[in-house]
Amino acid sequence: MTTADPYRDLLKTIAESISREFSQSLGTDVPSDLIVRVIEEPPLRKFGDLGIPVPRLSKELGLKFQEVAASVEAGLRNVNVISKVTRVGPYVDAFIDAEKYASKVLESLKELSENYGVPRVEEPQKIVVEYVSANPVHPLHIGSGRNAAIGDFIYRILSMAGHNVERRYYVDDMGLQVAYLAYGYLKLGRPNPPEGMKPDKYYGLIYAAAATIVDLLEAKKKVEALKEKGGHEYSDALRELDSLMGDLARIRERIPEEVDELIEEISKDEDPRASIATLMRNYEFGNEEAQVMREVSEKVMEGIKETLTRLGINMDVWDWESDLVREGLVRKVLEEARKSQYFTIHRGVPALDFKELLKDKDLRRRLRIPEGLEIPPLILVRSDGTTLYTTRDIAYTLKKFREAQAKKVYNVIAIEQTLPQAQLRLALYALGHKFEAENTIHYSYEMVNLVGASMAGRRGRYVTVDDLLDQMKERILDIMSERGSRSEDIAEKMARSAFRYMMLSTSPNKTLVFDVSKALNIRQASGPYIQYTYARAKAVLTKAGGVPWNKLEFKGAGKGLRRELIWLLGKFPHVMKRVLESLRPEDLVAYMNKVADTFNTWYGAEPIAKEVDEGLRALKLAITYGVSVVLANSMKALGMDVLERV
RNA sequence: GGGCCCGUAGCCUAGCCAGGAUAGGGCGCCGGCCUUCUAAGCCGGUGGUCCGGGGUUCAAAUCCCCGCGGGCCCGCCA
Repeated sequence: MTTADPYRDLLKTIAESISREFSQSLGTDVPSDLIVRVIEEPPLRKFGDLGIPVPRLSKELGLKFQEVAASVEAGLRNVNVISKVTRVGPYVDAFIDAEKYASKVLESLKELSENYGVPRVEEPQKIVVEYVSANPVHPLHIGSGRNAAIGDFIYRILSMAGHNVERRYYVDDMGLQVAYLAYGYLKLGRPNPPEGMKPDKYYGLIYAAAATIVDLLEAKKKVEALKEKGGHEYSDALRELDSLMGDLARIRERIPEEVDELIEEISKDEDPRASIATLMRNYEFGNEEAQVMREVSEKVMEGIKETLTRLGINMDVWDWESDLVREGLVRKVLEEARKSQYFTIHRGVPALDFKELLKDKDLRRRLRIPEGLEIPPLILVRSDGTTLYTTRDIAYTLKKFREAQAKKVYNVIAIEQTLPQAQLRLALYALGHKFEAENTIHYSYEMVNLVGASMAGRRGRYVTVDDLLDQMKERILDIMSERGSRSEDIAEKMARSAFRYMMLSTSPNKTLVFDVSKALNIRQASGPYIQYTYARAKAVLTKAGGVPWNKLEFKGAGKGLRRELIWLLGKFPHVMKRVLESLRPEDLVAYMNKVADTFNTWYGAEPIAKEVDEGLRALKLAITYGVSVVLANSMKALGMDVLERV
């Protein structure tokens, strides 16, 4: 009989055997789950393949060390696939019979072939993943790139496991930022991008210019007002002005005419901020002339979509925020809110106050409201009658659940939005949408910063995904040229895979300090390294004409790195299952690296296809095949391109 | 001021939630290996006050307390 998960089965068999031993010799009932939990892998292979720290069990069970050690040892000896059991200090260690275990792993691999390790959920669900959702005011920068890579990974692994996943991008075209862009766009007479420049790049510069000029004019006034007064307030204002001038100068280098014209035009405006607020108000209330916000957003989105396509990311649905308003969904939310017992007038404007709700500790837990996080009332409507982002997000969340008939909604959103996301869940609950409140999951990730500076879209300070992909591609093409195998298409795919690898290799809850020169260093522990290793394994298999499964002999399976590789291959289904549950891409990346490293070392150490012994050759090819399958499936889950040749 | 996250070699990072063996990797740097299956590779060398101080424990990178350093949030922005 073959198994879908050799490693897990091994742990279960061992745990059950030990559990039986406990009840037989000590009359103690020990659940095998508990034993599975304490089984660990020794830091060095020479200690064994698996080990059990006896004190952990004896403490937990309240039994004497010697008794526990003896039972564990006896239990392990009764397992057929274990060849040796030793006692080292507080540990009982077990060695796996590599030949027997290899037969289990390779049989499973043979039967499941390409599907080996792909997790299958028992109850597929309809799930929505909302990701990227970058504001349509500038190109995707590496921060949104991190979001894109993470969101797409979630989509891919959930889909692989059998869930029905819908990908959505929320276009926030009603926000203040689009209003700034539209303001600048109008002042320049609705210009089109110059020949050859992507719209997102061009309008991103206009957005930054407009925002910076507005801030700069205000900073100037402030400096003048403080001139008489002097002191540190004055010098602070001066420094602020200086920094804005620096930013504007940098933007001006890119679009000098536009910047000059904007300075002139915006200076004529008595109150630019009021004009921008008017634009927003008109847009929300359906005034035709404010459609310029939609117009310019659409242009920027063209560029963003192009970048996403380059990254290999496709969305199922593009949701326009303004459509929610047109459809009356936002109004409906406001009506519900007014009827809610949590409705209040906070500083003169409509709001939801969660004070009472938050007293319920159990609710806090169910809605995953971070411990100790203070939640101020959620203001729903500005004093000029326009709504706020989170208000519209309530409507949007309900729409996502309703349209997709979703059981769960993942929002991939930066960690800085923890508070509004918590308010969103509370608001859903307060409005009576308990199911939606409990099943809206904020998948947060940390910021991406640049080596020297912080990123700021408003100031035009960012590294774009496009530029980074271009540079990575250049670097890859250089290497290809050296090797005499230049291919634009493959280079493009390697570049985007390298990008995804980079974004997924560190834990999402760790700040990423981004360094372009490091991102371009394509060696070990990189996307290309994995793709290269995979192609290498495939090349061996192709030359050998596939795996001669009928010739397969297991007797060489215990030697050196072959043993190690079989061990790793056996673990793959277990690793995938864990990654599916935790949604932590970095664990899969680490596993993938380990497999690639071990395979490459082995590849250098002994011949595979050229092995003369027939049975051993078949074994080696089967292992190589296993490596190709686990690397391919890992890459698929991570959204990397699986290339047969590089 | 309050809250959340992070701190492991020159740099990046795993391990921390569920304490257990000599803290795993990678980059960089130095030296070697292309007439054998893809050298984007392999082999060897180099490098650690696990931020600091206490505590709990047979055992602490891991748990607790007090600090220090960095990031983020605490807006009628998103």
